Amino acid sequence: MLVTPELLSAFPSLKLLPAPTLSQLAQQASVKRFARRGVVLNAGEQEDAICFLFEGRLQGVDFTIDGREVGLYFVEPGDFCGELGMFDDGPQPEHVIALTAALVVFIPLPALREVTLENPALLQALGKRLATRVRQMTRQRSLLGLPNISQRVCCQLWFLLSGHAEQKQKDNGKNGEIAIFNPPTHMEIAIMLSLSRESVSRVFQVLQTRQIVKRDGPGKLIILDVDCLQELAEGKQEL
Amino acid sequence: MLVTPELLSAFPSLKLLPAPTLSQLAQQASVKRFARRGVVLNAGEQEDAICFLFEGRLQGVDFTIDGREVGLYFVEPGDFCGELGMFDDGPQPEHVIALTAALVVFIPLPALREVTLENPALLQALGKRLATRVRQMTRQRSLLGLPNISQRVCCQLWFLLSGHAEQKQKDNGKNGEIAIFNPPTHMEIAIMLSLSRESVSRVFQVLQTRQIVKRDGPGKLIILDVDCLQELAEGKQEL
DNA sequence: GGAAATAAGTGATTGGGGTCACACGTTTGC
DNA sequence: GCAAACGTGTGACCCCAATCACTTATTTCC
Repeated sequence: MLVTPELLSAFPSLKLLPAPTLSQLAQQASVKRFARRGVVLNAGEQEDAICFLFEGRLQGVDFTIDGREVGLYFVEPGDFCGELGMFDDGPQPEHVIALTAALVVFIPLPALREVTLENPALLQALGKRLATRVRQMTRQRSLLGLPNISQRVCCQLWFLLSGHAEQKQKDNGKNGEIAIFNPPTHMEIAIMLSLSRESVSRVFQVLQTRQIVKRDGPGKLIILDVDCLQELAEGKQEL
Repeated sequence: MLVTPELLSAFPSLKLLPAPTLSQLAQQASVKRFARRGVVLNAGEQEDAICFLFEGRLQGVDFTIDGREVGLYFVEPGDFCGELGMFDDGPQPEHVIALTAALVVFIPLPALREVTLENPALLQALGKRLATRVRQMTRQRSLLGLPNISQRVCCQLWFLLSGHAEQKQKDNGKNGEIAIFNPPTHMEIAIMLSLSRESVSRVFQVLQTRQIVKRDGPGKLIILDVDCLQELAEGKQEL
């Protein structure tokens, strides 16, 4: 499949590049389709491209030494992953897999490196992305220190909510409803928080009977009582 | 206290800058002394300088919402911290405190930003540092997913060992001894791994009676059986 | 130099959450 | 369209690690 400069300019971090540069990049870029559970980037390998996600949803996952899967972060359309290789030549630290069928644009690292020489703004943008990631990881890390299980789960929900502020707002304007779209499954939440699936399920049970959250089909989790969720996340209230 | 360009050139990441630039930076930099437990950087605040550590030892720490301290990483002499502000204008995500009395050089962010315009290599160096940090955090994160406590502790020791490869090598050449210098206290390890101090203490007890590690005063932990430690860390052997 | 703070070792107790074993509904994919 | 896979709900059991409550070094600092 052919990559057009227009396609590339759909990505916020690339939009700031001049048109000729985009054309040049487009020529070297390639598009790849992934099925659900397809492996986009392999941990431990020195990947040679940055992946820009056009369609679908990706997740960075790690595997513990004993083989259990640990979810790390999500990649939404317009976002990218595999940017670590731009700064050092180390291997990709984690796997990136497709949670749904996905369309990914691969831009080779050497091409991008060349571009950054004349467009330091791009380097700055990539750095900013890394900085954001460090912040996210720090937050996520502090989550794991929480001694209380329900608080961990509520905190995670809270993060998911603030992480997708745009979506929330969009829907908020429609009918005043605050929701998490495509929420992780209980299993996914469990591995993100180093818990068992059952524990997550039990917490959700309480949250639902207490009318704090409500499932609306598989792709939508409505937050009925945002304030309460926040207080639970902050430990001001016990479940 | 006055900052000389020579002082700045003691830092690997600044050494690559031309002498006039160093002089310019030196004029705007300041030196500050911290007592043990002194706060070098505050979480949540938009710090306006990068801290280069000249002497002593710092630690990045976070506090869980319930007030417990969580150790994140260490800063050794020659290294720096607070570099996140160079890429975005967000707040410092974690506190940085002095583990021992420390001497820190503060270089204001605006001054550094100016320098990066003419020396993209510096930006690249900062980015590389961020990338390294993401890798570290990913590793540390995967640690927390381990279901077995002893494995967690052994894995952490293993990381500490590979993280200070230079020191290890140096001493290795002297008398074939492999050791961790200035090892974290049991309490510090506990908070890094979300464990209780007592559990860490008990694991250490077993490691010592099994002649796998050995304390040599407060500032040195000798690893007697590196292979065994590695196998324990990788879960190939149970404690 | 001596008091206070910090670090570390250890047993007893206990309860939270992992594990196992199911049931049940809902997608997914031949 | 139907089987297989997946996501979820729930009870019973039970073990591991947190907690508590001490003691004993070892440092730190007036």
